[in-house]
Amino acid sequence: MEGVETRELVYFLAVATELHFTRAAERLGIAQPALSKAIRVLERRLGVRLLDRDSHRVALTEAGEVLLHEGRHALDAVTAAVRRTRRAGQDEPRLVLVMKPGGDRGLLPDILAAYDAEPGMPPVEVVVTNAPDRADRLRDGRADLALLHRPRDDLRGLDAEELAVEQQVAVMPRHHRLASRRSLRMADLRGEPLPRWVGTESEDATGPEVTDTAQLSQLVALGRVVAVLPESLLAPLRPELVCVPVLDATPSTLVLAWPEQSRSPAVAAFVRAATAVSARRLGTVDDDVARVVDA
Amino acid sequence: MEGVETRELVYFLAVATELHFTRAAERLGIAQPALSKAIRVLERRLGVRLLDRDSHRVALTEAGEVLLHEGRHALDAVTAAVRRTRRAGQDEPRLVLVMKPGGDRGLLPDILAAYDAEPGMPPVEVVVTNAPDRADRLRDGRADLALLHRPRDDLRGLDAEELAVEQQVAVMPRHHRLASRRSLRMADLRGEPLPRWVGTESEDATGPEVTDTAQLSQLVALGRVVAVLPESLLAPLRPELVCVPVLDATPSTLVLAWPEQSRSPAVAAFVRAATAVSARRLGTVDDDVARVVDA
DNA sequence: TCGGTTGATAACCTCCGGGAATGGAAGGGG
DNA sequence: CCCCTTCCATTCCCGGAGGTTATCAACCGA
Repeated sequence: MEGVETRELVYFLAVATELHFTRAAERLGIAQPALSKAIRVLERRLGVRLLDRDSHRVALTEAGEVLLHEGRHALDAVTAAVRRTRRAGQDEPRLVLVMKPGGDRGLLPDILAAYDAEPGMPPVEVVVTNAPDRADRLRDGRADLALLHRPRDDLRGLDAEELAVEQQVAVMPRHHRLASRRSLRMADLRGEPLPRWVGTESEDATGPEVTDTAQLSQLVALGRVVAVLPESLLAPLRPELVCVPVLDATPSTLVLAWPEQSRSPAVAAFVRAATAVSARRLGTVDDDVARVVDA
Repeated sequence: MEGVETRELVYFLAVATELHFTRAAERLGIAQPALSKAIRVLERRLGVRLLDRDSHRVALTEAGEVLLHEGRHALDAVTAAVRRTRRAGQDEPRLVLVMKPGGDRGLLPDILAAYDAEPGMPPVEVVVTNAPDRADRLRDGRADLALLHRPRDDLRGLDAEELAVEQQVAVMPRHHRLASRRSLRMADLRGEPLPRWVGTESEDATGPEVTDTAQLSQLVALGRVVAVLPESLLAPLRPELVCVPVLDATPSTLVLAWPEQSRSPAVAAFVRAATAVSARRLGTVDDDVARVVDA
């Protein structure tokens, strides 16, 4: 009656994403008949048809659609449990923190110092990556903490503490027609080519693809795009570029995120350290923003 | 290398909670040697010792502690996936909403009316229960929506929309020494017996256990306890009782919650209906609170 | 020291997951 | 129009994982 095995979920997800039994089977490293049988058993156990399949077409039913999403989450949870258990028991424990380059707004050194001040805490391993799956690394147990940005990153399934809010600025070459403005509104940027960040589907981006800030800096300097982002992301700024605050762009919030239901005292200690540092800095950061906006 | 089956997780959780192989085995309906072998296989696959066991004692290792928590969540996710898939495909779809008696502050009829106005949406089944696992029902797929109360309920793993904030009041018999006060502070209630809600571990509750509001009403009328709770929870109020606002009690927020990652259009429609009704009512509710606090 | 409790081990059985070969329905091209 | 290709389903078979019973070994308390 009850009881769906993770193996069955893996199999189903393979078929549901490929929509093709033979290809899914070879991706799984098994033969196609075994896969067909497994899916049929799964369907009978659930009492639900998951795939509509005739000889030349495989399509998800409504229930299959649901299992595709829910099953992904379930598998994430299982692999997260496995990874965290391995990490907890195997070698010397460490705390893994992921961030993207420049994504700490200069707070990280102080946070690390405050954390290291607490006795008996495992060392922190900082993973710096441009890959867009930083949040997923928390969900599937590869990391314990992440520095993320709201609203860019999807924080579902995560707990987070706000560390800093930063006004967005437009970055452009010194000679750009808007470069001398004190401030801008999004409407002023109509027609400007905006970069498309790979791995994100943005609505109004028309310009070239970019993968990291160094590349973006380069493209801005060449006058190929105008970027709207938190100022600290491009710091230190190339001399030939200028920043102009964009008043009505939704500000970017730096958050420290960790998996929900984390009971790790080390994570708790790090969060405490981070909020303490953030609170200490908050006044000055706000002043900075106010000064820029006033200007 | 990879691959932990849900069956193994179920087995481990049984042992980890019982801390006793024989009892866990019979709870699982299998023989003890099978369970021992399964755990050993699991440990070897993870490369981690989960349980320290000599002939007369079983204890969780640190890694075992982690797997106990993480594994629970993983299994919740799996069973949620199964339940939601079954519900999506089997019979005529319905939307299941859980709440506790009186936990809607009178908003639900209007919300249901607004929801029913949208065409093509599945009917709503309202489950009213005093059981303290309302939030869990969302997590494991037994329900799609829940009316919960912050900060009493644990909203981790859930998305939520705020519907109403309500000031807390102290409820007491008409002849109580504090009954004639216009307002109170928590300090005024020092020494009063506060009820202990079953299923919650409250810190400063010293009075008798209560399971529902009817019982609580009775105990208050008898002068056995003084309750601090949102006023609407006891409405309509017995004539022999009075409410006095408690100014510094953290107010209770009524929220509509649903599972994260829900992609159901029906859930989305219901949330839209609820926020619309809440917004329409918000002004008057705030006025009510203000009037009470002013008094 | 002895009996009772409890987890580990051993020997055996059963059935389920997987492989190889084959069937059969639906297109598509010549 | 026919045939060939494609792709899922069916059949038959095997090995091993998961389960059982019987037994042992260690540790407890009286």
